[in-house]
Amino acid sequence: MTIEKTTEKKDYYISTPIYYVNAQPHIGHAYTTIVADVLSRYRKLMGYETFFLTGTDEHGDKVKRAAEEKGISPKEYADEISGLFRALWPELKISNDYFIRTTDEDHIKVVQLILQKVYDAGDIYFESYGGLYCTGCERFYVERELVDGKCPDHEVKPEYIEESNYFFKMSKYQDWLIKHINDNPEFIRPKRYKNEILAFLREPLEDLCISRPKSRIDWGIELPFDEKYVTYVWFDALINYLTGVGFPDGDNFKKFWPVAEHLVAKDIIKPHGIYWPTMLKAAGIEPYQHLNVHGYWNVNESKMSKSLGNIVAPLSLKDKYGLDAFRYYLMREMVFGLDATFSEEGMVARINADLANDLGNLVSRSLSMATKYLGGTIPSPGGKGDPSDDRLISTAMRVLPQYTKLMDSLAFSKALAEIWDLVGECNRYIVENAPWELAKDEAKKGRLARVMYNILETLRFIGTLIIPFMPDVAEEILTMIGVRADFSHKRLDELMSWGGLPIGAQVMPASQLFPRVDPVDVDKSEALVKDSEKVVEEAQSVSVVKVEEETQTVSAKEAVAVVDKKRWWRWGKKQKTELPLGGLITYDEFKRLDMRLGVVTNAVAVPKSNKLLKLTVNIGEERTVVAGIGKHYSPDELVGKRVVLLANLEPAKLMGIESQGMVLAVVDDEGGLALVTIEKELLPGSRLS
RNA sequence: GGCGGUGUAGCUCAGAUGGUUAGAGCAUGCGGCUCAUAUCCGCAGUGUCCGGGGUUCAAUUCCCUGCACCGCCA
Repeated sequence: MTIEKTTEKKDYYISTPIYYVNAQPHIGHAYTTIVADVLSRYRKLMGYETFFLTGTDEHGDKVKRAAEEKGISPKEYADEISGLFRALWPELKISNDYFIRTTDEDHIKVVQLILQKVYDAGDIYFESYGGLYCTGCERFYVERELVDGKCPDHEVKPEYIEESNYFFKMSKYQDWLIKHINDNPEFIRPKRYKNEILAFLREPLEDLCISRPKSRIDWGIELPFDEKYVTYVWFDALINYLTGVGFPDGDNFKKFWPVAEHLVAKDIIKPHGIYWPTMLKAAGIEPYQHLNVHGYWNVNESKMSKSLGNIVAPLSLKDKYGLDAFRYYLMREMVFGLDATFSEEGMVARINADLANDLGNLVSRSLSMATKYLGGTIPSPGGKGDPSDDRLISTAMRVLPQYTKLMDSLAFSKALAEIWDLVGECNRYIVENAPWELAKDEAKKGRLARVMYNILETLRFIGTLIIPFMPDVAEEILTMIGVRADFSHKRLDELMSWGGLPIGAQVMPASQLFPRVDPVDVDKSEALVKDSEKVVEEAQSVSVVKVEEETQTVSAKEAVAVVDKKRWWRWGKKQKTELPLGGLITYDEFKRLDMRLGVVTNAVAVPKSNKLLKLTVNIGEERTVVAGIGKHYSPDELVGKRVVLLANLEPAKLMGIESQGMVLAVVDDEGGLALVTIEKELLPGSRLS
C-alpha cells in the first residue's frame, strides 16, 4: 500500500501568534514556533505550497514605558526585542516565510482599512462610561473587587473618571459564531478547546472595547475615524494574520487565506476563537479554517540540571544537546493539546533511549556492516526473501498511512512513536538475520545482500519521515546512505515506495549521530522534587524578602501587577518562572539577591543521603542550610568556614529538613566543587554587593 | 467567586461510545547476541485507573459530591 498520490495542487497557511516584545523568547514561544515549522515542513513534504507566518506585536503602553525607562523611543525598544525573536528563529531552524511586525507601515494601513470598513458597516460605536480607575493598574475596577474601597494591588483609592471609547459590536455575531463552530466541528481543535469556547458562548457576549484615548496611551495605531484615539490590542494584533499574507489584494492572500490555520497556546483561545472570527465576519472576510490549540509546558526546574541552584534555562538546552534533539524532545514529549512537563532529565532520557540507542545506534551498526561486508556499496538485493523481510517491509508500508493520518491530526507524538516502531522493527530484523553470520559463509552472499539492502532501505524511509522534525539529522542520514538527491523538494509519495534506494551508490562510514549523554545528576528524593518546584516558582515572583524574622513579603501579585493583563500573548506564569536567556540584567535585579557572609557553626551529614550535609550558618542569626556538598567536604572541615549564603531564597525541605538558604559554590566540568569563601574576617551577616 | 480542564504502574504519560488478563516508553531484574554509541533482541513483573456516594447485570470509564493542581474570567 502506498500513500495517496496528490494530484491536485494544495496550499497550506500556518501562523504562530505574534509575540509581545515585553519578554524575551522562552520555551513557550519556541514550542509554538517549532510546531508551526514542523507542520510547514510536513506539508511541503506532502507536496503542498506553504506559507508560514510569525512575528512580533509591538504596540501598547507596556512597551512605551519600558522604552522610557531605557531612555529610548518605543520603536527603538521594539526593534531591539523583536530582533531577539528574529535572531532566535534561524537558530531553531524555523522556516518562516515572513516575519511581521505590528509597527510595519503596511500593517498600520491594513488595520485602519479594516477598522474603517467595520465602522462604516455600523459595527463600531462610541460610548461614554464612568468608573473607578486605578492609575497603577491602568484599569477600571467595580465596587466589589475593591478591598476597603482600595485597589487590592496598590492599596490606594481608585478615582472616579469618565471616559469615552469605541466598541465593536461583537454580541451581534454571537449566534452566527455558535452556528459556525457547530457546523465546522474542526474549526477549533482539539475538541476540549472547542467545548471551552462553546461553554463560554452560552453566556451573552459583551461588546469589545477597541480603543484608548491618546491622552492615556499613544503608542498605537490611530483610529481612521477619530484622531484622538488609538486602537487597543485586538484589531491591532489579530489583523497581523491578514497583513502578513498580503491582504487586501496580494497574490498570497488570495492563495493562502482560504486555507489559513492558526496555532496558539491555550491561554489565548478566547481572542482567537471568539473575537477574531467575529471581527472577520464583520469585515466581510471568511473566517480561518482551523484554530489549533496546544497546552503548556510546565517547567520542572527541580529536574533541570542544577548544581546548588544554578538552573539551566530550557532554551539553552538546544545548545547543550543539539537542536534536532531539542526539537525531537518537544514534539515527542507533548501530546498536542495537553500540558506536558519539561525537564532536562526527561530530555536526556529521550536522547539516550530514542535517539542514541535506538536510532543513532541503528544507523551506526547498519553503516558499519555495509562498510565491512559490502565495501560500502549498496547491493542489488539478491538471495531469497523470507518472512522476516515481509514483516519489515509491511511494517514500513503500514507506518506510512499512519504517519500521514497522525500528522494531519496534529498527533506528533504518536507519529514519532510510529516511526520508532519501524526503528524497532529494523533492529529486530538485524538480530533475526544476523548479517555477521551471513558474512562468514560465502554461500550466503546473496542473502546478505538482500538483508543489507532491506536495512538501508528502511533507513531511507526513516530518514525521510523525520524530515519535518529533525531536518538536519534527516539530511545526514539520507546523505550517509547515498541518497544525494535534493530530497527537500521531493514529495513523500514519490519518495516512499519500497525499493527506491539507489543500487551501487556508496554509503559513508559509520559515525555517531547522537552521542550518549551522561544522565543528569538529579536527586530523586521526592520531597526535594516537590518542594523545590514551588520554591523556584515563588522565589521568582517574590520581589523582596528580608532576612529578619519580621519578613516583609511583597506578594507575587504586586510584583507582576505592572504586566498588562490584556496582552494575550503573555505566557501566563511561565514568564515568571522562566529565566532569561542569559542576556544582561539590571542592577535592580541583582539587588534582589540577598547574599550574606555566614560562618559555619555546625555541620552534620544527613542520614540516608550520600551527599547532603546539614549546616548551621551564622549570619547574625542562625540559619539551617542543607547543602549537597557531602562528596567534597567532610562536616569537620566546614566548621568555622566563612561562606556566602543566599539568604532570601524561599525555604525548601530536603530529606525532611527545612533549608533556609543556599550556600554558594563553584562546580567545574570535571565534577570538582569548591565553596565560595570570604578571604578576610568580616562581621557575619554583612551583605555582599 | 464564576467557567473549563487535569488527577491512571517508581518516573513521564497514552487509553477505554461502561463489559474478558488496563497500556507505552523510561527506570528495575533475569537471559541471549556481538555488527553497533556498554548499544540491540527476548522474558518478567508491579497498579484501591484521586477520595466518597449514585445509576447499572456490570464503572476506573456515565452522574453527583469532596480534595489537589492548572488555565480563563471577574
